[in-house]
Amino acid sequence: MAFTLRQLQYFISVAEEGTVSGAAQSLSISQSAVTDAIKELESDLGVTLFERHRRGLTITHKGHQFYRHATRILASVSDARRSFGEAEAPVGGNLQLGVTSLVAGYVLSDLLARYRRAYPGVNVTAIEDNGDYLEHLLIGGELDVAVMVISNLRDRVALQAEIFETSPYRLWLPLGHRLGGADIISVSDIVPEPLIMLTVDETEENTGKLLAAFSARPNVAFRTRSVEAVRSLVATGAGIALLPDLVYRPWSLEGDRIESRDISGALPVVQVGMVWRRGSRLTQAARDFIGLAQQQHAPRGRAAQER
Amino acid sequence: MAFTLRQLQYFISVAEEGTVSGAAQSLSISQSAVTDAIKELESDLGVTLFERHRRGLTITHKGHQFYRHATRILASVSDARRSFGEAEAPVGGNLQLGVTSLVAGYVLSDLLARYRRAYPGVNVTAIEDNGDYLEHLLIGGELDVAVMVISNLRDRVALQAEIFETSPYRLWLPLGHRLGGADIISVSDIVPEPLIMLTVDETEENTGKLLAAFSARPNVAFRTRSVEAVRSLVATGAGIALLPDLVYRPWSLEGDRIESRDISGALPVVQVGMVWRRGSRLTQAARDFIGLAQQQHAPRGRAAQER
DNA sequence: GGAAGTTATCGGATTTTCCGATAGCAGATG
DNA sequence: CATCTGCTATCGGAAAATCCGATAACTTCC
Repeated sequence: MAFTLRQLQYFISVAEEGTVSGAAQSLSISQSAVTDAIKELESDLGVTLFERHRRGLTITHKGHQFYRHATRILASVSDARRSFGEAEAPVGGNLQLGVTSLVAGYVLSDLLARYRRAYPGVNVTAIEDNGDYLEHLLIGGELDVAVMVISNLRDRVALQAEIFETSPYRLWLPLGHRLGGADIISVSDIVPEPLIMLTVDETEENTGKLLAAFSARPNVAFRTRSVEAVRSLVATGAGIALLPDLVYRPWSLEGDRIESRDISGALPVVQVGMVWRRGSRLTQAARDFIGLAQQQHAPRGRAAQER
Repeated sequence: MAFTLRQLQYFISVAEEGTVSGAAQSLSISQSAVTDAIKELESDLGVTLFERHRRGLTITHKGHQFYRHATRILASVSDARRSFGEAEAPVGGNLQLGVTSLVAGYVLSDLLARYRRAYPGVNVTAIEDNGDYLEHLLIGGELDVAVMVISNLRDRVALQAEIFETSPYRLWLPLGHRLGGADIISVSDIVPEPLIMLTVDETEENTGKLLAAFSARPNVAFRTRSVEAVRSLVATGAGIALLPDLVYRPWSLEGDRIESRDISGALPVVQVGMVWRRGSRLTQAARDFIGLAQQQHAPRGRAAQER
């Protein structure tokens, strides 16, 4: 337990700004202090969090891993602070959530845990379905809020959306793949490779568009609805995959390791966020949920100013 | 975000030891340092965490509230540390959990969240039933581990148990109750009061025994299986309740406040823990679960030594 | 009244943290 | 090619935090 909350704060800021100087400015602190903090943190963990770069620094895989924990810790701290904030007007009632399957395991679980902790009186129910159907339910008033991929939201008139996480597409490779050593990977490199396709939410559609933009037809070796299956298939060398970073984990179920790489070029990102019906009066429970989610992954700016 | 992880560590130690000196000794640190840290923490939060007492110090209600958050934060920190500990041998497989209803909402949810985070590959299923039936399933090999109240475990030959939390009984009162102002509350004070009885797990049996030890027959005004109902009934003045501290929350569903008080005298405590079949080879998933739970609420001693 | 136990307080030593300046490096620019 | 710009690493000293030891004040128990 040697590292400090302050170090975590600096680390997160650096990870998000992508540069020490930027983080220092955003924290209104000197640059050397940030450098020291990061160095101290790394030596304490015994892990290199960033790769020093000519122009800024890019986060390591382990750094990314630690980033998740760090944000979680700071969220807990924020909860603790707020817990006896202002009388905590305890709300009861119901909250009807909708969620798409990709988001369910990777985004909603944390969010829901925090929400239940903060508002234990609310009775939460959640259903999982595809995005179109969720939109239908939202418009019909049968759902309060949906957490979903909103990059391709259909009805932007009746529905209001708020992004709270954007996740870039990354390339998943088995360890030792020929592309693993390449300095730069471009889309044309991956076109001939056999591709493992996840057929959940809109990932298939997106990946198809992605490659079509380079006038390439993907060489699809497998289709599956299970992220775990994609991991196993990639790990055992059945192919490579192109998936948003938020579902990436460095190992498969059986323990085989996989690797994830950035792809050069401006590939689109997946936007995860909340959707609710525009103009409809939200219940207190829904407002609280939205507020919590907003503050989960957006508050970096404010957090910096608060200092 | 001003307080420090160190302060949290000291705070937890004081809360558990019940005295600054004891905490200082357990942390192998000077007493004044602990006093300073607590005082700093209190002034930062703007809340008094402890009531200074002639003989040690007792935790405030808000202190208790903060304690929960503090342990959660430190658990997250520990997770972050361990996350890239040693290759993280990723296990798959299944884990069959059993849980009694009281424990499900108040103990298991946190534990399960941490477990899924640490071992995302394991497929967890849980069933909720009464203690006797869980014992039956454990012996039959249909459950890997059960999380339950183990104070009155029947079969201690075939089953092995490990406590990881003990929760004292406390008295729940509506705000402004005549006993709320009393300096000391003894069992004889509460005997004539109408009692709200929770008929879940073994709480009814325990409460009965408790009062019977003072040769008193409880004056039961209500029986219910819902903790929420107990809160509402207590808050609206229908009676008082005698329940383990781990289910205490200071407000009812409707927002009415309730209060909890210590009772003088050595009342028994509820022991929550895990149970598994003695001698049977546990699966890796079960061993991991047990290890995580052990380290959730027991590591204070070790944590102190690690310093 | 004294002994033993507790927490609070204070001054000084030690350690951590921060800052500002400087050096070094890579790319952009003239 | 020289120069400028934007970035990180390093270093010494200042500032702040943390810790310690001693002491005071109080309560309980003998």
